Amino acid sequence: MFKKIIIVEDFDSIGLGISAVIQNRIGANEIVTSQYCDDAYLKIKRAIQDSIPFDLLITDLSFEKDHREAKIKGGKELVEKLRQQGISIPIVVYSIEDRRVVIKELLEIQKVGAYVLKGRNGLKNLEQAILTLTNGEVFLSPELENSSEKKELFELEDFDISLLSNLAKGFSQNEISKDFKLKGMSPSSLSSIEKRINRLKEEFEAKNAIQLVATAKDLGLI
Amino acid sequence: MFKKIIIVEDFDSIGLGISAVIQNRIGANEIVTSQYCDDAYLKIKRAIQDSIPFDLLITDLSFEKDHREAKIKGGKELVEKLRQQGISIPIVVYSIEDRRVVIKELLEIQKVGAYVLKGRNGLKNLEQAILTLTNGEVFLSPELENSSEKKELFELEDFDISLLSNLAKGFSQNEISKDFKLKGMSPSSLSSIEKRINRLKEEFEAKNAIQLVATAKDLGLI
DNA sequence: TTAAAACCTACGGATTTCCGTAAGGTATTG
DNA sequence: CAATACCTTACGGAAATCCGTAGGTTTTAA
Repeated sequence: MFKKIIIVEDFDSIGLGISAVIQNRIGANEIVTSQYCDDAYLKIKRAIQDSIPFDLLITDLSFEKDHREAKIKGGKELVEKLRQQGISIPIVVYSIEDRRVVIKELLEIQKVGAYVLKGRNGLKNLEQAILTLTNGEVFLSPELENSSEKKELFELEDFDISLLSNLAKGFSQNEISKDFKLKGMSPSSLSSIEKRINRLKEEFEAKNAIQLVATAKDLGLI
Repeated sequence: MFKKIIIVEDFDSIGLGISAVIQNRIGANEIVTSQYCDDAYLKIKRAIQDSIPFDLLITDLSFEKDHREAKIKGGKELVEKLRQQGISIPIVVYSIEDRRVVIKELLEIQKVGAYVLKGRNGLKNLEQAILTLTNGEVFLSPELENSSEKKELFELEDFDISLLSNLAKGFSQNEISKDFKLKGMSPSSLSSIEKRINRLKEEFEAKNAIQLVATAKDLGLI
């Protein structure tokens, strides 16, 4: 049973909802919440140093930017940083992110114990996830379990998202290429940028980059 | 003071968070929650018929689709339907939607009493919104208050909107020109199309047509 | 281990967009 | 009426895109 739990979630409404469920249904006796990944990281490290470590981390993936400058920008980075430091705390990811690539990496490489999709029954699944985790088993949201093959037709990588948002910001393909080169990303050549945009255009049946970005907006991808 | 409140929100985590705040801070003595707009609509109608109407409606805007077929697909439709029926219940919209056009319509046409943006301090703002509403005043999330309304000053003609949506549909400037010529619209020359796009680009500070269409989408113009 | 597939990169030509200039037409105003 | 402003259209060169080809490298699979 998990006694000491830390929750990392930027939206206060969701954080409060999670807290309530944990308190009423799981029976932890110490719940700490944090709206910033940086804070959460420090708290986790500190707790280990003080020999009163957390038993469980529940974290969101995406965090809104605000006035505070953030070193750790999202839940994925937080998890990666913890694992790099050899911290093997059990982790539940609670996010709206449904792309298999992302989820797969978290489960298989970062050894996250549970992946719960936010949604109508997100909290029910979260509760189930924690119980499953108590038995040392891995939990995956039911929405993801069954339809694993259908949706896998086409999934956007972070690269594609980055590409699309750069386009939406008005950068030319050349500028994007140079920017990617600066950041050491791969691929970064103008030709590859073109190719990738082309692939996306085919995928979304867009005649040109304008329509592509427009449909990406419609689908909420960017 | 609002005594009987209905909350419409698809995500259980957020719904629970709202409930908790209402219960602890507002002191309503009857809170009903609903994860579907259709259900909420029926409950509101029924309560009126039974002469025990709700004092306040708190609703999200976007709702995820699931197996249930939904007649009312989102909070905006729900509000519209209620107002059409002459139901003047005070309404708080609690949503992540930050497009001015949408918000403006809800406030000015549908006479929604408060618009609260989900976010880090969403619940704090929600609480404040309800208190403000109690005094009969209108509440708008602080993130929305200050930021520039410059972009809204500029009134777009139907021509511009048509132009923008044609661009978003993937038509080239040449195609648009020919199409306008066919429809007998004026202006229709390629040169004029270019000029107009240029003006729009300046107006919206867009570097190219892609960014232009992207911001038009953001603003909800198309 | 090797062959095939997939991927990144480069290049060139056709097309489209971008941007400045300019001519003609119409409405406004003094 | 003339001067002016504004709008529509046309044109041309520069820049960016679209699209096909092709060579080299990495990954995958037999």
